[in-house]
Amino acid sequence: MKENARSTTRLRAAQDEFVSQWGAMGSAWGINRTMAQIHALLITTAHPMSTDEVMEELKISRGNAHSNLRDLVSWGLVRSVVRKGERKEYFEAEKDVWKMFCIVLRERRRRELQPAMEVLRECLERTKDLTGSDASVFHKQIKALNDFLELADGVITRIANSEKSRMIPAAIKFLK
Amino acid sequence: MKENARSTTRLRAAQDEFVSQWGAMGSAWGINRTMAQIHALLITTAHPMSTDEVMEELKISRGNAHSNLRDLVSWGLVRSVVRKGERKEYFEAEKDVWKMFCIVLRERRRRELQPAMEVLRECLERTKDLTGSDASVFHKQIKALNDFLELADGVITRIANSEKSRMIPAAIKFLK
DNA sequence: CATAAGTTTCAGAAAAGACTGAAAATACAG
DNA sequence: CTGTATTTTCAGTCTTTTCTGAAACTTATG
Repeated sequence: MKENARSTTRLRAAQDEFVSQWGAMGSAWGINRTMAQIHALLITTAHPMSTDEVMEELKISRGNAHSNLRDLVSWGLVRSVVRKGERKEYFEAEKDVWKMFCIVLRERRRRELQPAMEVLRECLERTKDLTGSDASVFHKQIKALNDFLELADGVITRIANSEKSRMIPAAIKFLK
Repeated sequence: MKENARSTTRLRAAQDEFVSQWGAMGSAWGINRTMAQIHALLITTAHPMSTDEVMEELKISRGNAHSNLRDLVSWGLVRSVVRKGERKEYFEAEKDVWKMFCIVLRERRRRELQPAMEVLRECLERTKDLTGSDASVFHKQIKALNDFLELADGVITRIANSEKSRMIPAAIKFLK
């Protein structure tokens, strides 16, 4: 039993470290710390967790746990499951790293890339018939950004809808 | 003259719109609003601008303009130029969209991906000889994340160091 | 030097963002 | 229905980030 107990402690410590560091990382990515921590917790825990377990584990309030869990669900990174015979909701994360990656790609495309492209299109439209060298510089630059983002958008969309079994080998080949 | 004046006004309006929307976008990307706005301003302005011009254009304080310009320079997205015979420093942005993209890719890799990978390596190390099913789930998941990020890191590095003339056609081909 | 032009720093103010906790709403079981 | 378990909301508070403005510093010029 002593061996097992030590193991459990060491595992806890490693997971705590992971959760906390991953949370800190979240900030750098424009993702809120708690959301990243909950995600880290869920992808590395063997069983689905209830809101109360998450609150307990991360020492956060119910409201905080609740709203970040909802956000994770709305991203599609976490789904809620109900154990039969129980009223409580449990949450489990998508654990497949490739799927996680595709979800994040699709969501960021939708939330960030698309609005940016919308802005560019509008600016293009508003300046397309202006004359003068300043206008030309502006228009050319916006056009270049727009063309690039359209290409990038296509590539991202393609990747985000690919099978892992096709893209991973392609990536490996690309590196050779 | 009337036609020209109207043109100038319309250009200003479009640029203001672009600067302001691009700034808002910055937030979504974890980049501070002012930094994104200054960047937007500089990539769409024909001539290099002084700190005072930036302050005036965006209605921000000297300290704010100064520190965000410095940050842009440290990212490599903006460089300072000195007109001969003048003491004032002027700033001009890298305008080539592919180069901008590569700079951002390299910087984000260095600032965000590398630290994340460091965390994963440490967690792997700390749990590699633990037994038990919880430990195994944890270790497997961290390993999967680590393998994926190593691959992604390789791909990103490769792309960020490629010539535009090679990658753009490759991207176009990928879409067909 | 002394002065002026320009840059940098930084303490405190303001704004934005995240969190709490408790009350309200909802869902279910008997 | 009634009571209980659970989820949701949100006003107020706390934290973090960003911004201001003025003083300190640096560098060029006569």
